[in-house]
Amino acid sequence: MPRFYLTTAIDYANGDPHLGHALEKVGADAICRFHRQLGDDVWFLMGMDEHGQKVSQTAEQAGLAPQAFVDGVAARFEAMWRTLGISHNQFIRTSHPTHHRAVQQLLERIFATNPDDFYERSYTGLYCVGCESFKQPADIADGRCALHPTRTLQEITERNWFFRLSRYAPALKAHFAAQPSFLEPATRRNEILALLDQGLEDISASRARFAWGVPFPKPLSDGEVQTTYVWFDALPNYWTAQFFPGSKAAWPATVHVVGKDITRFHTVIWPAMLMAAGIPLPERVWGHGFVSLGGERFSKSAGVKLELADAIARFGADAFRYYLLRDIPFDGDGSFSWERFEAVYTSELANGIGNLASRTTAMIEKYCAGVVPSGPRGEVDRADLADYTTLRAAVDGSRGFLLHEAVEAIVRTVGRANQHIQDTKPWVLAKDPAKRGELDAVLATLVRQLARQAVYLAPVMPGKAEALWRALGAPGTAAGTLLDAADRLDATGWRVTKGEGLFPRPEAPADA
RNA sequence: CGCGGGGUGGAGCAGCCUGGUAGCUCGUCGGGCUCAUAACCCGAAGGUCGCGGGUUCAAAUCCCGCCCCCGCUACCA
Repeated sequence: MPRFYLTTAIDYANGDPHLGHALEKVGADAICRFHRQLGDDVWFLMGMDEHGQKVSQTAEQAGLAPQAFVDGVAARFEAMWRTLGISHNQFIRTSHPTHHRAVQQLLERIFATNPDDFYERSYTGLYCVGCESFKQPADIADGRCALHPTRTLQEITERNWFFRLSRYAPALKAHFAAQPSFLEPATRRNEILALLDQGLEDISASRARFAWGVPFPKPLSDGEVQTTYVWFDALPNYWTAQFFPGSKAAWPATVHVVGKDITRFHTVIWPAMLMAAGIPLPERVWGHGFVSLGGERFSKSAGVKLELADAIARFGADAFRYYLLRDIPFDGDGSFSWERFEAVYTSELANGIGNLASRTTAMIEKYCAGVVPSGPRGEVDRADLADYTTLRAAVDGSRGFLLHEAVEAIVRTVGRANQHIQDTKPWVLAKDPAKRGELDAVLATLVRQLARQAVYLAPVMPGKAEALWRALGAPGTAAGTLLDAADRLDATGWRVTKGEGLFPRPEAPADA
């Protein structure tokens, strides 16, 4: 059973979950669900990045201790992921003592394996508390941080542990050359290759400014114990996860799913850390795109935002998942709009698969007393299988993770089913007893099509897929049916139930 | 400044690498059907493919220049 260990970025515990988080988690969830149905041994890790000065400041403003504050944030994230039906196996939090110990173990391993990779260095720079980082001249406008113009930059001299990242540029380049799939899609890879060509600078690995974090395991030469710099604390979560009781996270990870803004951390700093520690690298990193809101850049500060709860409330979590996966290419950028959401829901879910299920089950109830007749496989089945072959290639990693193409393949089979009904006119066949065999063949084919759609949609819309599966009277569960088995299934004898519509049409032109 | 992505009928996209009748979905209009969630099927209208120049028998597609939008530039997915 192939091992499939997928991680998403851990989310910074400084705000509540938003549309961007949801896109990544829903996408990662669909990938994991597809791989479970491909028969892989899946471990799906998500979590929270809970340290850093910004978190402790926000906690203070809220009148809470940092731990109490992040407990609350984490609870809200987890509740959102439950609402969205995310099927993660483990939820890691960097404030947990197990993570602390494992991070220190990783750092000590670097000291042991490559003692020269950490060194002390004094650094003077303009520090932005908003960014929690020293700013370069290019980032400074009118003497203030370009991102946080309301805050005052502070000139600070610090002595820190530094990591000799610069040393790893050649090894990283070699790895990219040897493993083209290490970073996909290709546009992301090209960006990083350009970065590597510019050369790398060493980065600080510890900080003196705050205590809310993991103590750096080795004091400076003057005895000061500093706090591990956020990236040396956050990135290792993918590796430290395996040390939690009950975890089956088997390093190395099969794929890190991350946003395009942090691919550089995952494909430069993180692999360099692992090389320094003598630990195998993750197999691949997938840098998905961003979602904007009605064409405008998604931004907390600019007030361009979407309440996830509103989007979910519109048509339910499954339809929201479907829309995100269908309409926003997982290898590039896309935008959310209520108009598109409405349009996609109405045409593809209500008028598409919902209506197809409705008319099919209605005919079987009417013409076959609700019991699916037997019928041979035919051209329609073959054409469907070609679409499902395309679908698998879009999700098995061979071409990356192109979830929008996967959903599109399913949509084609819905169109084919409606076309088949139109071509064969079962309501005409039903009037002629001599055409009984033809009628049975058509209806059996339609149920096979719907059953396959349920199985292949299970990773996208886990709830609705099971509802459809039940309406068909199929055995077991859609999610529990392997994709291979779906391709072969025979629905003869299933007892269908028409029931309520799967995706009711919106009543009024909705405004959210 | 640098790097990257993009500008194709009303909307959203594909095509561009490997030049040769401009394609898909939604929307609009007309028709058909009645199993179905006023759903489904067929047909039609609608585009100087950002602008200018070049190469070529032929350019959305290749080359040069320009305009506009977006992202990254090292702790916002």
